[in-house]
Amino acid sequence: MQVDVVLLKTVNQTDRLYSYNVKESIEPFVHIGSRVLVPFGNGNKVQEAVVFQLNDDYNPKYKSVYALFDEDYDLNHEIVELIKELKDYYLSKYSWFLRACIPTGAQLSIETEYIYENEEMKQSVENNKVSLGTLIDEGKVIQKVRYKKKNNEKSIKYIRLMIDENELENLIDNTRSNAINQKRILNQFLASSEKVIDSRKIDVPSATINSLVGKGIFEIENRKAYRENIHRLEHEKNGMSHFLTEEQQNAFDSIKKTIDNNEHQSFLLHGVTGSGKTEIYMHLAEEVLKKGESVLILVPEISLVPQMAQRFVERFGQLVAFYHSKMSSSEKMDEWLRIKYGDLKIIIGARSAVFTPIEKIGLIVIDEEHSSSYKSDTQPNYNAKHVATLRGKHHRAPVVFGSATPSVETYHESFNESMQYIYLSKRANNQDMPKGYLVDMREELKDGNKSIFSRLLELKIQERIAKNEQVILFINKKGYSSFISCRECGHVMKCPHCDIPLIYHKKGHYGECKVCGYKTSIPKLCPTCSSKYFKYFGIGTEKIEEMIIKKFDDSKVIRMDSLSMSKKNALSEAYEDIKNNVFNIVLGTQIVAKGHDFKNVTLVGILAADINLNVPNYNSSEVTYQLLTQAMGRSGRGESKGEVVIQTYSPDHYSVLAALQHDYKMYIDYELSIRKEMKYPPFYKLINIIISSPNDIEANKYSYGVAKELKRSLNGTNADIIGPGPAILEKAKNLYRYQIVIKLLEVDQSYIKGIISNISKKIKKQTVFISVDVDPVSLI
DNA sequence: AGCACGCCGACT
DNA sequence: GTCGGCGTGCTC
Repeated sequence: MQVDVVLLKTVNQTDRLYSYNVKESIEPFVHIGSRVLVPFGNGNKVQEAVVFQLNDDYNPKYKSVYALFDEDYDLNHEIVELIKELKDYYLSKYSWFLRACIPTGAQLSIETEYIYENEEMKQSVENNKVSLGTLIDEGKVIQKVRYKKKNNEKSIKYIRLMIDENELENLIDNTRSNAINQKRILNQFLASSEKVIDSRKIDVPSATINSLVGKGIFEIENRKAYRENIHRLEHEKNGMSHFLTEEQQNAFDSIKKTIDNNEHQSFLLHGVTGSGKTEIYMHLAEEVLKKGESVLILVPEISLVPQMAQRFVERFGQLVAFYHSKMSSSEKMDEWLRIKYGDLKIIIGARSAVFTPIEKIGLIVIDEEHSSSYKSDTQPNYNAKHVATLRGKHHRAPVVFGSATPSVETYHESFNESMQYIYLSKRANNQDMPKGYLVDMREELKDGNKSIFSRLLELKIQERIAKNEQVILFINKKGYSSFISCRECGHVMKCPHCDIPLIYHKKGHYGECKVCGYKTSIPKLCPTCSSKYFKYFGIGTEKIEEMIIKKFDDSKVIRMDSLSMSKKNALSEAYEDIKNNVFNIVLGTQIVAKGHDFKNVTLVGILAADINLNVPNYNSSEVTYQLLTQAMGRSGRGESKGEVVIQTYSPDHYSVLAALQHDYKMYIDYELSIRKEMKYPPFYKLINIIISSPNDIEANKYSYGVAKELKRSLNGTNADIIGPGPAILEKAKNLYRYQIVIKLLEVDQSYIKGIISNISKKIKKQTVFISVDVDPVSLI
């Protein structure tokens, strides 16, 4: 037999299939998805690989598979096919996807040691006089390979009694009376009817056990065990199921039909904030579990995993798996195995969970589907919504896209058969949508109010504090970041690697680059003009917190941003405190806008609605509309009706107006018309190409070369090629960046992708890098 | 990425 | 004549 494998660690040129012969002895155990070790390259260095194809040939020219690895961590046929498809679609590498599919803990660390006959021989290899490969072939150098998984499974020691009960009684009688420990353990076996006892339930020294093992009375067995998942233990099952409203019931019925019929169908579940989408997911999950199948639920970010999981654990108990990239590698490895073997049937996770080895999927849910975080911004650049749809097709399972503010792409797709549209117009508790007020901040300034709070917002905050109700103040971190600059000469402190302003951190008094993480202390005097008026400028979350405390008596403020919430448990503690009314003002970034259900919040204030509108990206209006709507949805989820105050400098923008009036239709119709006119998604597909180099001139030269060749090859297609030009982020991590954006029609995509991949392969210069992002959500 | 091969200039 | 520097091409 022969196999074609893909190496787990590759570079562009080696990211392809390689054929190996398979020795007869291991043939029966080799299948598609098997993990193998193969000799590779001149020194026959042992490499980790995965089997992608099988055939019956034998070719004496090929090398043989060196070893077969632990089948617990094999991939299956579905995942291998998925990787092939995704590699082609995203113009990416097999190995990027392979490593996304195999938990890191189960990947190997391989050590290769070469033993030379003598020191001279080693010297001559190092000086290139003889080739290492030749010496190995001649048997003059011995290659020693050691490999193991990066993490091991937890194993528990069990002690097995090897004699029967009569023998045991005799043995106890004949044991010396001063051998107390031996008597104790033997009596423990006598008292128990079990032949095998968990070593943790025994309290005699291991020496005692060992001596009895030596006499053949005991045998030791190591059994694999799973680590306790600390997240899972926090919640208890209460089994409560809620009744569905009529709207919810109708939605449930339509989706259930496809579950019953084993059909793949996508659904856009468009429900206003508070319409009870999660309740529908849980009712559907129940149907899937009845069929003995699993449910995959994706949420846009890690902080939302525990929340979603809590509701499912309360309903379904210990069937729920957690999966996201911040879990430890051993936790992920255990969870991965339990998912693979079907011990856990409800998988709740962030983007990366879409690759977990679920054997039978009965339903996939993409919650808050509009979120841009479903698209990975690092390699491999996949979109989890796309991957989920492929898996749903394979398993013939419905895929539900839930959102209060559906993305333009998903909404547009619902014009086709492939995406069924379901609308939930009412909040589950029948509460009205919050009433919105728009404040034009330009008018405030004209009237002499320089504060970041408009007079209306200030008044309404006072009211809530008096009534003991809660307020959420939503700010956009990007707009309020503090620069460090000189008031006299205007010098701004920038990152030396990325050429963007450093952000000031009050705690610790340092400047940080948001792109590369560069940190530096801040000089007392301006480095250009030595002025002492060299200070941070702008308003950070911390600053606003101070202003609130100063302005509002009796305010108890909690600040929620990625910095203050980065500590473990900080987020869940904050939720508890907010629910228990410890605070009356919640000041936060995006974190507060998403999915939370605080019943006592009756006012949401959006300090500056237009920040995202100024971001030079094709979807900035969409992002603004979504953020505003999500933030507004936090208001009035309890008994009393909620209110919202939106402060803005662009009171006429359609995103702001539509959000204020809860009018998705108005927003989406306008957005679609603009997208069509501008040749943007969903009407055109985008491919973003970044050419970068530490040498500005080289990066520039190559970008023109690539663009020229693209224009020549794509002449006659409908594709538009924009650029090259300096990327919006001109310099990052010491690389100068140039950008080419291609707008193309879906029908042309495979042809055009072929051309791009050929062109990018032609760049062989070591110092010029090309990165290709298919379906980018951001062109920045 | 490594590693080997090969072509060319510098040096005993 | 040979040592070593780096450019090129291949890895089943």
